[in-house]
Amino acid sequence: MEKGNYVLNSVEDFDVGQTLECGQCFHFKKIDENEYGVVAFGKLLHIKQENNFIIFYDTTEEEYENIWKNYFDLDRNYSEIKKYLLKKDNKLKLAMDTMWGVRILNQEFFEILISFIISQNKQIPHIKQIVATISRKYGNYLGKIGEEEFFGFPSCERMSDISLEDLKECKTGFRAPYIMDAVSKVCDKTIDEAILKAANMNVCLENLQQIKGVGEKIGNCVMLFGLEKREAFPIDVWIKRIMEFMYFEGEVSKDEIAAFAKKRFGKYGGYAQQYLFYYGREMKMGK
DNA sequence: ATCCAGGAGGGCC
DNA sequence: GGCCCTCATGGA
Repeated sequence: MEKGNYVLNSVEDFDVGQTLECGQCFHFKKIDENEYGVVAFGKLLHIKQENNFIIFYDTTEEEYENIWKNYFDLDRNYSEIKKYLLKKDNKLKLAMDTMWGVRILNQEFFEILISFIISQNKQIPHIKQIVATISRKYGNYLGKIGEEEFFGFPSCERMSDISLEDLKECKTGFRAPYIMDAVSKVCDKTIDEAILKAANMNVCLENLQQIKGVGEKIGNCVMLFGLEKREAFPIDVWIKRIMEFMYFEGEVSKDEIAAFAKKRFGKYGGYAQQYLFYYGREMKMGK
């Protein structure tokens, strides 16, 4: 049965390529210019942007409404967010104007948790590769675009019977025991998505840090990308360099940067972080 | 080749 | 608390 395409036009503040390539997501494959295969919520999406048109291939309106609209955060008014941030800090203008089409995806908690545990001390292409390997070996086959096959990220239950050795074969290295710990704590509800979502930032971070391999940075990434806590401000090596370059003279501690960001960017820290991270990384700022 | 990557744990003081 | 070393793997 043919499903047909679902097409949006004139969505403001949204660029598919920027949104996927800005470093928040590791589970997609570029097909062509502004054309991607994206995996989330057990589905494969073939999406393409042409100027103002966004084409969701083989997608029903129902699937769009139930999954992709929220996944791409399309219900949110980004012009209001931008206005708020610019009022707080005009220094963000260049990064924001350049990376104008970034939206913060609402990704799945468990996949984000595991993906960012993997991310530690790794470069983005390699993180994507490991996520793809784990999905290919343990996730469900979802279909292909051209010759490229796509697989869903395995559930926590599925991952609970993967051995340490098998995880290491996915090139996770010293992170393998961390992943095992995360899987067991999510499976036995020591870590519970609903409770974390409802909790405030401090409690949430404290809970996440019970997991081995989750510290302040990864905890903040999980809160921002997987728990819809948009005030979270993850500080990695890039953001540290970028913030030092833009707002300080020379090196400062991460604690100092965190306090500064909280005061300066407030409830929308996560958006500011994402514009700065993507722009600064593209510009190789401070390197 | 040496250094570094969307860091964090552990030992030491 | 802070400082230093280590962890596995690949790319520059």
